[in-house]
Amino acid sequence: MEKLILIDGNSIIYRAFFAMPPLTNSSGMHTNAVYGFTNMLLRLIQEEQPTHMMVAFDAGKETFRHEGYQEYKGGREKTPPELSEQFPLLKELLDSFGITRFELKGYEADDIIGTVSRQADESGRQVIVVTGDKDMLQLVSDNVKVSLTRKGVSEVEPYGVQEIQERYGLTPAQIVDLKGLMGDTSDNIPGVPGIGEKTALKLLHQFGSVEEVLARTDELKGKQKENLINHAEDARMSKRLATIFREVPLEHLWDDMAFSGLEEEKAAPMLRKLEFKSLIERLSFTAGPNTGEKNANPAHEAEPIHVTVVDEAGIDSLKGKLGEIEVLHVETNGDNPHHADIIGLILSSKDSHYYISSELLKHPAGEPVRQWLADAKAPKKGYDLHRIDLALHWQGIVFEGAAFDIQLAAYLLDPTENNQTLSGLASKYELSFLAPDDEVFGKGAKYKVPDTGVLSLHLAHKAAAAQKIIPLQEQELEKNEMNRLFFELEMPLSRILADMEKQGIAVNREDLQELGKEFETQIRRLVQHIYELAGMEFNINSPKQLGEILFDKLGLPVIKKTKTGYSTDAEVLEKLAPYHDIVQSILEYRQLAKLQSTYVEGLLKEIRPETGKVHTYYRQTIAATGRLSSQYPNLQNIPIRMEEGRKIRKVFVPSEPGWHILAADYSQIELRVLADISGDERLKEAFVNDMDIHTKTASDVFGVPPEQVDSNMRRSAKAVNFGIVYGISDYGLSQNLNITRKEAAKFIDQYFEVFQGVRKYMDDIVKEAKRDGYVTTLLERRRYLPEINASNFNLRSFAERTAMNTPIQGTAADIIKLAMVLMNDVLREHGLKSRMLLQVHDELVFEVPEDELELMTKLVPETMERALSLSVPLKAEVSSGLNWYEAK
DNA sequence: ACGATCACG
DNA sequence: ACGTACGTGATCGTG
Repeated sequence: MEKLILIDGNSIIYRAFFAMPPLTNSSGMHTNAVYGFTNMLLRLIQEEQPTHMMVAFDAGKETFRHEGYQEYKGGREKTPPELSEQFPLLKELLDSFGITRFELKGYEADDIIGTVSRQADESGRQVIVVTGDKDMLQLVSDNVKVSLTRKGVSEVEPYGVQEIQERYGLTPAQIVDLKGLMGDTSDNIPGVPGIGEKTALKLLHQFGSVEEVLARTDELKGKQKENLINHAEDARMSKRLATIFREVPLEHLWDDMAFSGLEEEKAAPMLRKLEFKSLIERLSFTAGPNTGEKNANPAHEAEPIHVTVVDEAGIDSLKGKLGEIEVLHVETNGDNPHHADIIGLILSSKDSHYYISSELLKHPAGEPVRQWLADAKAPKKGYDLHRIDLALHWQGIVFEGAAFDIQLAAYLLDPTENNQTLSGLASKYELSFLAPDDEVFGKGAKYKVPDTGVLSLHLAHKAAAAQKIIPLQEQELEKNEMNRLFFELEMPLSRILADMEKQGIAVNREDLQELGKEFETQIRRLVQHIYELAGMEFNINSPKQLGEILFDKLGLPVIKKTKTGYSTDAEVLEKLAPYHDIVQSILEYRQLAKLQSTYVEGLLKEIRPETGKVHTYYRQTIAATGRLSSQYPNLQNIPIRMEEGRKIRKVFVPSEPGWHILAADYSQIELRVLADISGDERLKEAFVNDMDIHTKTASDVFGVPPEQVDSNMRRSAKAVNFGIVYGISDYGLSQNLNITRKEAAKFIDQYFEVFQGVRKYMDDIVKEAKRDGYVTTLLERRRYLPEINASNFNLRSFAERTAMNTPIQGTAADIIKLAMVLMNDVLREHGLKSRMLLQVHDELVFEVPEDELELMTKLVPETMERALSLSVPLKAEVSSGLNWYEAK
């Protein structure tokens, strides 16, 4: 049977462009949209086996639609150049695939497709139209189906007459009436004000068409009636604009569109030029000489796989095989592992996969599996063992013996990779295709666990991918000299973090609520005051409304603009304070509103009723520098700088009566690290003599004795020191100190005159990054900087600052991680009951029984200071009290 | 879903 | 001439 596929070229390439991450080949051509398009083409060809194909493009700026309505498609953003340059590539690719393409001056792709589909339909042929544009649904008939792209272009959703009826309750012909009423902002089609999709559908269900609605407005009432009467002509015009013209003068012959499959000798060179290596392999074309080595793992579609669904009766036979298990996979749902359900579990040996349902896992019959999970001598390899540990913990299941975490390895191998999922790794290592979880489960509100058959198969595929990924990662870790970083630091730390999180930190709910009431009173007072000064009520939380009040109504000077309008951030408000009393009140309101919503209400929501504690989730694979991050709640940004906010810390208390909170933080750890890695003698000397570093810097830079450094000089020096750590720029420093760029440049110059070793380090590290494409920390943690050689000044400068900052921030992160692992051993060796609870980048927080307080006060800073030996001493300062506020 | 804002190191 | 300090997460309003 003959089958024609018609593709809306413009629509698909746009969607592909925005759905795909940026991608360029080695000569710098952008190729992401073409890549997405090609992927979709290959999928379509394979799944639909078309006999005929055609891709239509828009041609020319003006179409016949502009004759009646100049604003048609007005207000559209210009096509980004990164996309424009891909059109010729796409056309060349289509030619190499032997797929006909067509464009006609004055007509849009829609009209060409409309015409060809009508002709094919009339001769009784099957047609599939592929587009991202819902308007095209009007073309549907018994012979014509329209496939709309979903989630970018990776998948399509076919619509026939029945699907449109189910989704909208309309016939295909009524789609234009829908558009006529609701309009379309992307095409600048006005529609009728106040009518969106919901209302439009209701009206069409009642009246059937735009004309009928307009003829019978007397059956409607209120604003809706008024709008329909006043905008009747808009509605008619919108309908006309949305109607696809199906009589384009085409003399296109059916035979021209014939498609008989890809020819390797034509398609392969083009794919090579684009460097679509995985696609070449997917088509089992040979890679060719210019793409280099043969790949050991050619990409196929998903491999067949067998999974044994273990039931109660099957547990016994599984028992004997537990010793052979190489990999486990535990599927959990949700973002917060402290509140996750177990969806299912896979145990994989060399050649078998066993699926265990979450019910069986918790059932008495599941005991052998639980014992295995709890057996520290049974090594576990898998993806995100930290999350698994936490999820199992809250189900009362013990997890021990973590030996290799794929996610953690992926993070070390490339901490900036944003798709560190198993599916993403399978594609990185060019393994057989692994469906992304979103596709299997759906995401957000649409998340749904499929039935056991589909679920067990998907999870088995994930475990199988894990089995293949692990040896590849082991090789790569070895090659990058990251074995110690991985096995001796990050893996042990992962377990320590899980223990800290399970322990949690107690929060005094009543005190927090009391604090909330105090804030509430002050907020109410401020709101009233602000309304009075403004002369009206408005939403102070809305930067838009606030901007209108300050700049339009009160006429204050505009200091700064954002993309979307006036800027009203604290920096701007500070400058406006002298002009009007309202500004100070707004600043105070902002501060209190933040405390109330984020720290009082937000924290209260995170207290677990059963423990009275908050259990944060430290993420070990997020920050590009090697730092941890903290979520649900974030306990690394609890206020401290302002006294009002600092009070929040009073509600963090010991979880046992008579215990204390003890906190210790590294003093100037980043500058000490800089002193070490730069080898700058002057900076080192400052730390060897334990001087006040900002005063010392000021004294050296301004050439005065330390006694003569005033507070202003010290403040400037402090800002310069920060700037140095961040990868300094004169502009950044000038912003921070509120001075001119020239003055800032002079400061920096003077600084580098004095600290010449630091200057040399900054120059060298940037050179190193340009040469290697990455920078490293003292423990060989690595961060790639692909933009370090970019021609775009902004991208390149950013990469250069990152090259300067990452070894400093990253080495500091290495050090406190070492301290945590060491501290864990020290606590055990001394048989202490004290517990490590929190890490805040350069600070560790513990809860300590009274009788251990004295020892811990010595032990903690000592341990932190000996975590790593540098050419300058590390210094940690300790303090304790009855809550976190007092431990300062 | 995304930008603006602001909390921390 | 270019136009920015480094690294995070939570909340709110808005499209």
